[in-house]
Parts: sequence; structure tokens; C-alpha cells
Amino acid sequence: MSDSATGGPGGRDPRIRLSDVAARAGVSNSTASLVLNGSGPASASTRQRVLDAAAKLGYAGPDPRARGLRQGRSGIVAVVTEDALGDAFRDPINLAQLDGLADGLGDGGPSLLIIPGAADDPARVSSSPFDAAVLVGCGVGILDTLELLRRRRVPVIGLEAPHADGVAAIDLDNVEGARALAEHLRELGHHRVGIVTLPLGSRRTSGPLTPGLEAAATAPSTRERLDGVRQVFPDAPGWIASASSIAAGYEAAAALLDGRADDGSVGFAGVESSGVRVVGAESSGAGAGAGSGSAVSARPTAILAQSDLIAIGVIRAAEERGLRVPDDLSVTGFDGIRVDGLTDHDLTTMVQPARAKGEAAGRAVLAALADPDAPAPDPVLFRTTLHRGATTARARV
Amino acid sequence: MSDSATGGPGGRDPRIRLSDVAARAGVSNSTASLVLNGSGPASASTRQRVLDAAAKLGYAGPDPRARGLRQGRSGIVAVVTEDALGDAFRDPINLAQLDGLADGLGDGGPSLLIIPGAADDPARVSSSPFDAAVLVGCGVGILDTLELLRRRRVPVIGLEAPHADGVAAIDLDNVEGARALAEHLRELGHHRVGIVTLPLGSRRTSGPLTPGLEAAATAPSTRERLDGVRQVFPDAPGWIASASSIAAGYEAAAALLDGRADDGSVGFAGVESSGVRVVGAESSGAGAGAGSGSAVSARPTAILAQSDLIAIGVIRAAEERGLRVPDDLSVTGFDGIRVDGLTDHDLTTMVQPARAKGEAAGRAVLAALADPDAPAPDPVLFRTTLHRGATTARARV
DNA sequence: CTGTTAGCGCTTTCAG
DNA sequence: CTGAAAGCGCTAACAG
Repeated sequence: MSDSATGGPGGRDPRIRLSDVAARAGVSNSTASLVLNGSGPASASTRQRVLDAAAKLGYAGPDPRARGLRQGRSGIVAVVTEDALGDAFRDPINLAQLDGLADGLGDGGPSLLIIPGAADDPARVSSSPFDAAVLVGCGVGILDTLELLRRRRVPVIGLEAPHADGVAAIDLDNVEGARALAEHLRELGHHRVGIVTLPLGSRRTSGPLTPGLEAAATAPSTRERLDGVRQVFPDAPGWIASASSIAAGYEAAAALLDGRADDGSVGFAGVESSGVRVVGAESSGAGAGAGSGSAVSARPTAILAQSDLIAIGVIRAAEERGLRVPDDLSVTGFDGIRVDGLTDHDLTTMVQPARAKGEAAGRAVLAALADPDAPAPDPVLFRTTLHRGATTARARV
Repeated sequence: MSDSATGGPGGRDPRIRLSDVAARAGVSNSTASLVLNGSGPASASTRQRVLDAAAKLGYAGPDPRARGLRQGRSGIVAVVTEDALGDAFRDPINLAQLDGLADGLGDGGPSLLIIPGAADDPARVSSSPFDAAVLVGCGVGILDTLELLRRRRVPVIGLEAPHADGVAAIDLDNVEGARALAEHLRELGHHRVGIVTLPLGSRRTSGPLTPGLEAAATAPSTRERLDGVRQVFPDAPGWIASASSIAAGYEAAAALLDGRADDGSVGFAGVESSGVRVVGAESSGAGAGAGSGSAVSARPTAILAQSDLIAIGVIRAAEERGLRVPDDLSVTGFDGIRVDGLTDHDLTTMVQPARAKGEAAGRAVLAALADPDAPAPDPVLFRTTLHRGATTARARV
């Protein structure tokens, strides 16, 4: 009875160690370790004595730090995002992916360490222990970070991240999805379409989509979705949303519908950028006669939004201007988040298997951990499926 | 030139260690450590040699596991939730808190390890290294986990979590907020009000709010908000939502508006639970005459929802039944998430400083880490403020 | 079946 | 200003 362990909990005594348990049970450290981990044979009596001692002392289990050092792994997987935490997970599609990732890692599997803002502070990945890293939705702003991860000899999985040497890629067929959506609109007779893109890179600037900016886009999904649209509508004007959010979509659509997309980009109806200010239907009433050519009916008849949240914002902006969706304006989204009562509309969109992508990433992590010497596997490509909702209709001439 | 370090990156060679750097620089381990951490004086030339060696070898910095073991801390803070990941962060209010927490921990501060589903699997907290734990939005399902955390001698911060010995509490004045909201409705002349609550405990059951269930509610915020309402409307019937989501709010409101809240709970207008089926205005048309007493106008004139997401679902259910908000039905929320275009309505709600709460938790973590021997500080109480939106109006008699 | 021994990679006294 | 040595708490070989 010389120890005070049976005293009240929460004391200031140091944490109970394995050696304390072993001593009390009258066995060696290693025996205690074997018993507590179930990783070795032990006689029933020894076993019982160790377990009793552990229970009596309130042993919390092996210190994860020490165990991690010894075993060379920490049971942690890092989730690295370029953006700040709030920005990265505001869009439910990312949460769905994260959910899938947690599932894919399994029940007893590693836990998730969130490392946001890697673009601004690459060194963050150097300070915490983890056995693998998953890059989610990153652009090239992540490359510095990637270099550090390589030095750490940590397997890296990219979820719609830039392809790079040694990175196991989980991809989405954004190009085909976006192309199909655009094709859908063309089949409905739309010619004047506008685009609202996701941010082009890590710098969250919004504004008109100029050819220069478009060429320099670095965020993989943004650029791929843009590429898909360009196969159908090579000249459609666009606006860059500042984020994947309803508010950003609203802002962008307002700009597009009010005809502010003529700053160097190709305007609607083939209007050259000759200083002609293209005016939206509801904006000022006058001013639609000064064009250089044919019927300058500037307003788009359809808008392709690069995410569902953006699309909802677009719809709101349209309706606020007295445009009915889809009668006056067709709107498409991307992602297929279950809009869960966000809006009355059944959005036409490309549904992506976000959860499955996350799970695939989880499996890729486990595979890499199981065999660290295996080369990076081939990219896994997930496909989107078109959901024909009620926000697209035949263009009225 | 006997080493192969200048060869291509990504090789299968083991990670570079501090001793490799020290050896190459021709200094001892300790000197190299001092230089690389800037934690000790060194002559300019030594310093330079070490840095050169590190750069040349591509040293990734000290192994966080080893450093953690040695220093007794890991630079990780656990965020523990009772629910699964997706459920826990679907409501933006929780993301806002998390954002605040990340901020409160500061730039060079610890990273966040997400440990969801603690109610189902308390042992998860034993397998990963962390220096402190933040319990967010937990009920009593967390108590087993809490016991493990205590054994680990880890400081614990509770964000609207059950009060317990040694837990630094960051609270919200839910009682007063809910009371004020109810009072607001009463001042507007409402008597027949319905309640849609958050889940009562870790078991996500939805259904009518019976006195028995109400008495046994364990989730702190649910129960406090309920207590606040009860100060004003002691007998108002209610329905338990299955989650804080639009869909759950919709379901619950549908039940309430269709008069399904009479299963043992007190019905509207003082109708005793005598087998009388209270029928909503729009449901079957007939059936309103069989009551035992005065004018059985069963439909509530106001609904108090325990979260904004739920409130949005309530509004949708109401509108779908031909009820105008607020003319036919007043609806209040709770939280004050910026509804960011989710709905046309300007929701009457109690705004809570979610970000500030998270920041406070972050500061509490840092304080506890700085002085582990300090006793748990007094609870910090944040207050809500009433936002009078456009979803409440005077009751029409 | 159990004990002894040797580290995992790093930081931190303490001497020189 | 630098080096030698100790050890964080645990597990994994290897003996007994």
C-alpha cells in the first residue's frame, strides 16, 4: 500500500506507465506488454495478474507517442487542404469525401489529422506525426508541401490533386462530365451560354474569365471542367466565383446576367470586345441598341455552374432578376450533392461518387501502409453520371 | 561521395535522420539539434555547415514521433465528437466552431485530430497521440471516453459538453436564448406553439416529444433550449428531429402540422390525450369536431425550432401545406448561421458566437498546455442575441 | 512461457 | 561554444 494510486482520480501524479503495471503484477515489462497487446502467449494466471494490476492502477494503455516511435508508425493519416478549414469543408461534397475516407480507413484504422492552409504554410506538414497524407482538392499551391512529404518518405494519395511523381491519384472524369453537361445544353438548342467557374488556383480572386486567366488555371477540377465545356462551347464567356458557395455563385451570376463579362473576354452573340457594353435584360432598360452588329441579345440562355452550390446561387440571382428557371434560363450544376431542401429546384447536374472516391483514397492509404515499397498505383478514375433535373429546358428562340 | 543521397528523390532509402546530418557536417548530434532548432548558440561556421548538410541531404526535419516522445508532447489536439464525422459537421455552426478553434490555437499551434463516433467506440481516444482534447457538442455518451482521457492525464475542454470534474467548460446560454425566443413569441400573442427539438441524446431517434423522453434528455444544448422554452410554454407539444438538418426539420414539422403529436404528450389547445386525433388544417378537412372541449384549433400558430437548419425545414413543410410564413405560422430558429441564400426568409433566431466559442476553446487548450498543473478554469459562458427576422409575426386569432 | 537486452530518433542536461 | 551521455515509454528479438 505504499503507492497512492487508489486515491482520487484526476490527481497531479504522472501518467501510469507500462512499467508501473508490470512492477505491480510482479512481471517484466515485456510480459506485461505482450499481455496487454494480446500479441503473445501468457499463462492464465500471469495474464490475470497483469490485467488486474492495469485495472487497479487505471492504466490508460501504452503511450501512443512511444509506441509510435518504436513501431515506426503513428496511426494517423493527414488530410491536407490548400485552403483554410472553413473554406475547405463548407461544400458538402468535401465532407462526403471525408466521410468516405474515414470509412475506407476502416473501424480500427488510422485517425484523421486535418492540415488546412498548406498553400500558405507548407511547413505545417513537418511538425506532426502521420503515416500517410491525402491531398484533397489541391492545386499547384501544394507542390512545396509535396516536396516535404517526399522527404518524409510518407505515401501520398491525391484526391483530385495535381498528378505528380509517386502520388497515388484518385481522379474524377471532370472533362467528360462537363462535356456531357454542355452537350446536353447544346442539344436543347442553347448557344449563348455562360460559365461560372470554381476558383482557378489558390488565390481566390473572382472576376471575368479572361483567356489569359483560363490558360493559367491550376486547380485540377476547375481546369478540367472548363476543358470539357470548351469542347462544346469554345467561346462562351465566364465569370470566376470566389468559392464554391451559394453566395459566390450569386455574385458571379449577377455579373454575368448584368453583362459585365466583356472585359477582354468574348462576349455573347459574337459581339467583339469593341467597347460595347452589353446590357442585361433587366438592368437599365436602355442601351441595347449601340451594338456593332446583329441582334445583340446579350443575356445567356443557359449558365453552366461548376458546382451545385454555385448553381443554387445562380438560380437565386436569376430569379431575383425576374428570370424563370428553366423557362428563361437553364442552369446546370456539378457534384450532385443531395440538395436536401436547399432549393425548390431539381437541379440538372453531374453526380459524382464523392463517398466512393473517399473510400478509394482510404483503401489506397491502407495499401500503401501495408507495402511501403510498392510503387504508386495507377490512377483510379471515377465517373460522373448526368442527372437530368428540372433546371434545364429547350432554348426559346 | 560514398553516400547515395544526391541520387534521385523518392527512393526507397530510409528517411534521413538528424545523425546523418550531424555526421556529414562533422559535428555531434546535439550540436546539429541546437542549430536546426535555433535553440542554442553556435558559431557561424558550424551553423552554416550543419544547414548545408541538412539541405544537401534533404533532411525533412526532426521526426515528430521521436521529438514528441522526448518532449512529452505531440503538437496535436483532438476534436472529439459523439457522432460520425458527416453528422457532426453537416451543420455549419459546428464548422464555424471548428474554424474558431483552429484560429484560437494560433498559427504555429497544434493541429487538429478528428476523433468522431466516440460514443460508439470510446477506445479510439487511446490509440492516437494528442496533448489535449476538445469535446464538441457531446452528450453523456461521452462519459466513458472522458474517463479514458482522464487516465491519460490530458487536459479536456468541453464545448457545450456535459459538465464534469476537471473539464474546462465553454458554454452557451441556451436556456436564456430559448426563453427569450419563446417570450418573443408570447409577446406576439402566440399560445399554441410547437417545438422541434434537436436529438435528445446520442441515439438519434425521432418522434413525438413525450414528458418521459424530455425528462431523460442528455444532450446539453437540447435540454437547455428545451428548459428555456418551458419557462414560457410549459405544455407545448413537440417533435424530436433526427438531426440538425433541413430534411429532419421538414419531417418533424410535417408530423407536428399534421397533428401527430398527441401520443401521450400534451396536445394543442389543452386537448387531453383522450384518443382524440388532432388533425391539421390541410390534412383531411374533416375531423375537427370530435374534441372534448372548446374550439379545437389544433394547428400551432408558431413553431420553435432548435436550430436554423431545422427551422428551414419547418418553413418548407409549412409552405408545402399552403401555410404562409409568418402570416399563418411563425417560425424561429437557433444558432444564427448565416443562411447564405439558403432561403428567401430572414429567419428570426438567436445568434450565437460560434466562432468566438471555438476561439475560446483554443485559448483554453493553450492555457492548459502552458500550465498543466493549473486547476480547470471556471466555465466561460457565451450569450446569444435575438435576431428579429421576418419569420415571426403577431398571432392572428 | 517469461526475462533480458537493445534500441526507435531525438533533446537536454552537464562537463569540458 | 561543442561533445558525451542519458533517457522519453515502449516493443521486438533473442535467450533462458
